[in-house]
Amino acid sequence: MPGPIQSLSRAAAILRLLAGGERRLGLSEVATSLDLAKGTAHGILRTLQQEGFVEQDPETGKYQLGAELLRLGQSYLDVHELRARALVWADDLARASGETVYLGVLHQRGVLIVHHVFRPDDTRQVLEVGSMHPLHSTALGKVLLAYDPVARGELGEGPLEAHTPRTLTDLGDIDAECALIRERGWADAIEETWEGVASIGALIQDRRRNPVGAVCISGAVERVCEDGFVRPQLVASVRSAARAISRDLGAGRF
Amino acid sequence: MPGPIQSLSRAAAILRLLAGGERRLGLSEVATSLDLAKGTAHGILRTLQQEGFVEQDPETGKYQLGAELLRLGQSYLDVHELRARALVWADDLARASGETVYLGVLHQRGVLIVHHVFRPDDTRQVLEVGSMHPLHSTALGKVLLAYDPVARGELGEGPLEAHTPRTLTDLGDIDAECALIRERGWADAIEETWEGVASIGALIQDRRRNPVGAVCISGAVERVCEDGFVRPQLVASVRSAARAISRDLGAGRF
DNA sequence: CTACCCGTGCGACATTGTCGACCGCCCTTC
DNA sequence: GAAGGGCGGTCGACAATGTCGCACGGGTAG
Repeated sequence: MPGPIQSLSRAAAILRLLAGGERRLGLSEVATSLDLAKGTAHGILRTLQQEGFVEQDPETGKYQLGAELLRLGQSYLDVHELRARALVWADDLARASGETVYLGVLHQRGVLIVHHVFRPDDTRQVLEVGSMHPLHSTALGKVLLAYDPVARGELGEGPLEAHTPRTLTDLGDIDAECALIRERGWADAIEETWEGVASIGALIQDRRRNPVGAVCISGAVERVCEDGFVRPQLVASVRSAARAISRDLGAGRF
Repeated sequence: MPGPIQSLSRAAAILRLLAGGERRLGLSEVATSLDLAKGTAHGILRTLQQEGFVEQDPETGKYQLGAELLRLGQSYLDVHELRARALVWADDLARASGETVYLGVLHQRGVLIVHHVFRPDDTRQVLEVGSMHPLHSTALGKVLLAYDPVARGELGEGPLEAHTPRTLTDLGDIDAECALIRERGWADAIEETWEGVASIGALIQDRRRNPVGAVCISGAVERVCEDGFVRPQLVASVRSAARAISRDLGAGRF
């Protein structure tokens, strides 16, 4: 594989840097953070700015992400085949289970939420489309981990954060859990990321049986669980939805 | 202004091209569309791919936008100051008016929706955050047009599309409408973009009185209007929300 | 079976991005 | 009020870098 284009990689690094820091960053901060000459960083930022990927506060001169990214992110969703086919099934699943439904795909070292159906007749919720969830402590993540060797491999590269006392942080435990998930065909995560929240997830695969994403329901542990285990009826609903989406992906195509 | 970075501009053009076409595009299509050598386009696409901005269908080899764009777009929303401060006011406005609320900012030659509150107790709706609305035929757009000379200037560069019979397509008419909007402090658009839909919008400005965005309500013309005019009480609600957000922007700061 | 088209790798060339020093500004500090 | 430091922005020389055209291999369609 021939070398990547230097200026592009650097521009991507700048965008990620701006996305990471909560506040706006100045030119010098960007340059020193990435070990770039100020002039170089400025050239890249100027180009990113006039393309709309970056905006500059006219008063302070500091930089932040630009609106074009939002527009392109929306376009990504528009052409996302998995998401398009899953929309109706996700709605059905939310209605049948009475819980929040997430649809996620593997991205970098986490799960990127590409669709989110609010829990029916619930209080106000924030849309989480576009945000990342951890791999090792959510039902979505563990499903993908169990079926995607690449994701499992990359998991060993960094330490695992313990979000709650129930989070699995030992790689051996996770491998055992993944084996169980593959055996029974679904994953759960009970208070492993957020206290009081349990989720049930199942795999979505394309017509070649490749894992392409996962669907889950997530809700208060009192509703989702019973005697310490997730309710079988909810598991059946999630698996049925995952199968339906997989079938849908396999069938139609232009 | 020294020249922009060529490879970056080309990469941005490729991303926009991929965002525009509904379907996935092949390497050759990209190269010919942008008058690039195949090798050049391939190098850029390969870099964009390993940065996550572009994904490649492993079967057909065709390219589409990547998940990283969705993540960065979400990050854009997270740091968006106007949006953050407007969230609660938008909720209030939706509750008070009973209609859908949009929050938009100027972007390129349209209005980019950065926040969207569903109409209370309504049927299923699709979230429009990240999508673009026209400048000359929506309340949001006309407000921004009336107060932003740059936007007005760029409007004259291209033809104006008539979405309905009521769309204003003559620049003179639009200037007159803008003068009226400035005079009374709010804008409306009654079936100018979609049949049966009317909207009322007002300007949001920062502490320097610069226009930074607009807020509007949008709903069925039968509810929003009365005897062919928008209902004064709704106008008052929208203007009040816009003032509140503007005040909020002017006051606090980190 | 052949002919075409596509995505991909390679290497020479010179265009292009990079680097470091310099400028002017604003805010702080003495 | 003057001096200092930090900021964003600019400029020009150098060579590293991206670009280009071509050739390869696999897939598909006719």
